[in-house]
Amino acid sequence: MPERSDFLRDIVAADLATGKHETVVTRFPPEPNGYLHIGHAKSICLNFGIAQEFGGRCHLRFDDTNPVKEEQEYIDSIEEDVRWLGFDWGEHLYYASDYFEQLYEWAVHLIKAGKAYVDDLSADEIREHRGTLTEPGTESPWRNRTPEENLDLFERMRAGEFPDGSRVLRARIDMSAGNINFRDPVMYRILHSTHPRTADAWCIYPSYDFAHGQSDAIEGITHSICTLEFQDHRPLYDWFIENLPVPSTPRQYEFARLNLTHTVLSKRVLLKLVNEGHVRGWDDPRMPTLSGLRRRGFPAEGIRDLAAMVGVARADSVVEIEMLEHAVRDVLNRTALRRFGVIDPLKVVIENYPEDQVEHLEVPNNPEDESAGTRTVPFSRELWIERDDFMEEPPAKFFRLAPGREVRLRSAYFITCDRVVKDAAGTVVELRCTYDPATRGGSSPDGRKVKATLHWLSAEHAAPATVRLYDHLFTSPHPGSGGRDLFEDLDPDSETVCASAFVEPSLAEPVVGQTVQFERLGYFCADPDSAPGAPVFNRTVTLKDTWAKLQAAGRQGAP
RNA sequence: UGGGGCGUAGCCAAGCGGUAAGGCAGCGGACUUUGGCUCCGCCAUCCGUAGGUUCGAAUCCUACCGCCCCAGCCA
Repeated sequence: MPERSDFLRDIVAADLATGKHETVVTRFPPEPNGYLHIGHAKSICLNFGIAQEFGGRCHLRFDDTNPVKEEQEYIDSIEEDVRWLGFDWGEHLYYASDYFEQLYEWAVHLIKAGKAYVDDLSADEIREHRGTLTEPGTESPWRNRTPEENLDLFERMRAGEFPDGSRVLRARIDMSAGNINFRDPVMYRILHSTHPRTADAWCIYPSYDFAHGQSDAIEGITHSICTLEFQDHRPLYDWFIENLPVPSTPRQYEFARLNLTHTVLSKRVLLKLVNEGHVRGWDDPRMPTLSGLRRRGFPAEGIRDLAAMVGVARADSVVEIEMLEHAVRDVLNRTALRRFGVIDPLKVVIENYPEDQVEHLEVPNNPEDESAGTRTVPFSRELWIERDDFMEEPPAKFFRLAPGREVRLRSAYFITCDRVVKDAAGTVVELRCTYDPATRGGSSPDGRKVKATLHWLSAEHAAPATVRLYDHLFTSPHPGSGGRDLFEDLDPDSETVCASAFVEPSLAEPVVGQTVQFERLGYFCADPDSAPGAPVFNRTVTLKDTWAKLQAAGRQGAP
């Protein structure tokens, strides 16, 4: 049974209830011409989700009808990403190219019925004959060839007798139709190009319109779900189904694709970002690709949750990126282990702590999940704390460390700042503090309170680390809006590398791909660039930060 | 001026003639050994606009306005 309701699930439920279909069969049909992104995730969750909820099945079908743009690398990555997202197509892995022979026979069928013809016009001439949005097209001089001649020509197209672009096979429908897709759409074009699957077996390839619906029919797809821009193609989809002896009659339904603020979900643009070196690759942690999000540390569950949250409808929409961040934090808060990491270190010396003493203090791994247990973190006389956690002249709402102030070091001791050490330039380089031995573990026997709890690291034991801080790839919520070039909106500071960070000893050799919480900072994922003794972490997302918000508001409100 | 869609809060989105769900964001508060989490409260007299039908309209009708998609031998 469906967990939620939307217009598509309503349709499926009704079709099942009336007996129109015994079982629901959907499909996710990517073209292997790029990596999957979070927009595809919405479609994957929809298609696989509906099949799951109604006890049907969902096929993975590669829509590989254009060898010029398609590559095996993309096929492999797509399979990996769909699996990672948490879905399984079982035995149902298909390729449109599996159906090339059948599609060819159906093309012949239409030629024999006088419903398709070989056109000798050039691409430019075809465009000129197509007319415009408000003016009807004009018929090609080759439109009335006999079936015999068309058959001969089509066979010779297949045999490789003609160069690319010299001829096409077109459906013979209506050059004056308001729907431009009916103005004799191209069914086959000549492409002497090696296909990742069929190699050089073919030099003519079916168009999307001639392949998609029939592929659905062959596989017994009941509900062929696609995005809004294909609405105009539906009558053509139906026309081929009605005019061909196909084994089933699938129906097409459209929904609004996912858009997110501060990002772009267009394979064309993503490919350009990669090719022009604006990012380091398809899996750059700033990319909205599934491989990028994975490398960044986003859990698959969070992405599925987002899909559920935004729902499915037919109105164009742009979802605020904050909703994704919420979904991700929600999952990570429950599941991520807590660790200490200091990104911008400031030295603290505890003057009344014995020179060579080391204590191993017990710290909870996840206060949200007691079963996660505890770990031990070394504590000593010299520590690192976060530079942002100290201010020499604290404003009213700042309640972290300041001269004369007492704060708690998480799971350790209360410390009080006695003295500030500066260098010649006046920069604070060290804090001299004292600790209260009675507060071991982080609470005072006399019940006295502190207003802040800081994370910390024993300087002697801390492991050096590189931390990469990420921000949205685009500064504008709507990149390219107002007539700007998209690329002008790229944030040059979307990645900040902090090479002098420290992490606790347990993270010196982290599990690559695992996302942990650096307490009070955010979630961080160990990157494959990590080397033994030189861990690299990607900031997945910050924790919500009330203090940062107050500061930002203060800056804005200042006179 | 052709064809196809869509307009409910800052952003998503329920609602299907009986008097506006939920989530995100925001605001206020409680709690707190993460300024996190959690919890509580606030946040559309109104559903693109204008008419009409009805005892009753976001839901039905009419007109208008706005936005999106289509003129690849891409998908």
